[in-house]
Amino acid sequence: MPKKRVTLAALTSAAVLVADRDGFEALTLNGVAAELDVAASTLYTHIYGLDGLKSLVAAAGTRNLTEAVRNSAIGASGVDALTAMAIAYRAFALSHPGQFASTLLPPRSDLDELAATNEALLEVFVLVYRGAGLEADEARLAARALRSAIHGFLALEHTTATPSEHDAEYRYLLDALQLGLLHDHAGVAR
Amino acid sequence: MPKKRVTLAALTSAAVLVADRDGFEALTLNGVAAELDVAASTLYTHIYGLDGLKSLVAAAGTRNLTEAVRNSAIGASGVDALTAMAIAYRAFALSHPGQFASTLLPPRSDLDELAATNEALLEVFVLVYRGAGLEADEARLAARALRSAIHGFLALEHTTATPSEHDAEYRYLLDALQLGLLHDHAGVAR
DNA sequence: ACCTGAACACCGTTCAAGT
DNA sequence: ACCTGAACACCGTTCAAGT
Repeated sequence: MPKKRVTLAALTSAAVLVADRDGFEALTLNGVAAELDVAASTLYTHIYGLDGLKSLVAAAGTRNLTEAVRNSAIGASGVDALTAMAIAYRAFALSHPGQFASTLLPPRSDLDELAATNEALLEVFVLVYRGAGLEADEARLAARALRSAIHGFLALEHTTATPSEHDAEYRYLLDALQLGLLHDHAGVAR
Repeated sequence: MPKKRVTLAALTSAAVLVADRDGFEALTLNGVAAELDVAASTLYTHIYGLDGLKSLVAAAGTRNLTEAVRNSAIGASGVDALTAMAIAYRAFALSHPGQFASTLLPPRSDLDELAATNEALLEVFVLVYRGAGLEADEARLAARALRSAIHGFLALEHTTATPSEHDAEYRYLLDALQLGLLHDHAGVAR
């Protein structure tokens, strides 16, 4: 290798690797630079500092999560699809802790890319609700509600170190939400 | 003041102040030491490094959150109590962002204090569900489900910078959860 | 027992210099 | 255009020294 060449793709995958391996809070410019065998200052040619690196991981992580969730729902619809998506969501969070943690980023300035990827994830849920008969507004509310619940459960699971009865608790939450008022939502008192 | 004296209480309140003012990720030993007008190395006499400082804030934050939630439910029961608690939970998160962020800490070694404060928060929800007629196991499941949903919504709200229709979305989530299968949970298909 | 100051390793960031 | 190395400010942590 006569020359050291850093591509954005290589930078992204190296950053994702470090985040999943060492934890998102341990994601560092020097660490990623070492992974690429490059000086840390080189990264400034491609990204805007540490914040840029974190946003890069957040965008890639959200994209990967979206893909996993979307694929899990192929060939299913309604409650079955939503259950499969919730399970895939959790599996992704458990196997890619760094990428999952990057999802909880505090509000950044470059919300363009990040907001778009987040919207894409939500859209997967919206599509299922729409396919089940909910109109646009309610499908969106249901999608956000389910996403919030899933995310909150996984965030707390990620924090507490007691993975004992979490399967049953996750099922209970999803059942309690009735997967977002999908069926019989007209009969719910509210 | 002839002598500089650092108490654990002063250290805690200074750390909480910095976390809420500058953000939890900006919480720093040097920053807190400066707030106390003390050398940074002094803090090692009282706490175990930066991790200890973060755990301190997390424990204090969870305690404060628990107190706010508990107080909001005084004089109410059932759905009314749970709604008031959910609203108080959100109000605390919005007005004390640093303490709320400390709640999502990754698993630490000193889980004793932190796990106890988390348990105390959950207990408030459990008590309401028990008072509404649910038996111990189900009250605990319902409490965890509601806590997860609330937490997830607030975490996502804290991330996204669009506080437009969040009130309606929060209500929708709580309604969809039916506040944890409190009423008519026997009729839910699952 | 508590606090200090110096020291060290590490980090993010900038920038003149190389190719 | 991309990469480097030195430089700077800042941080967490340790420790001998002071009181």
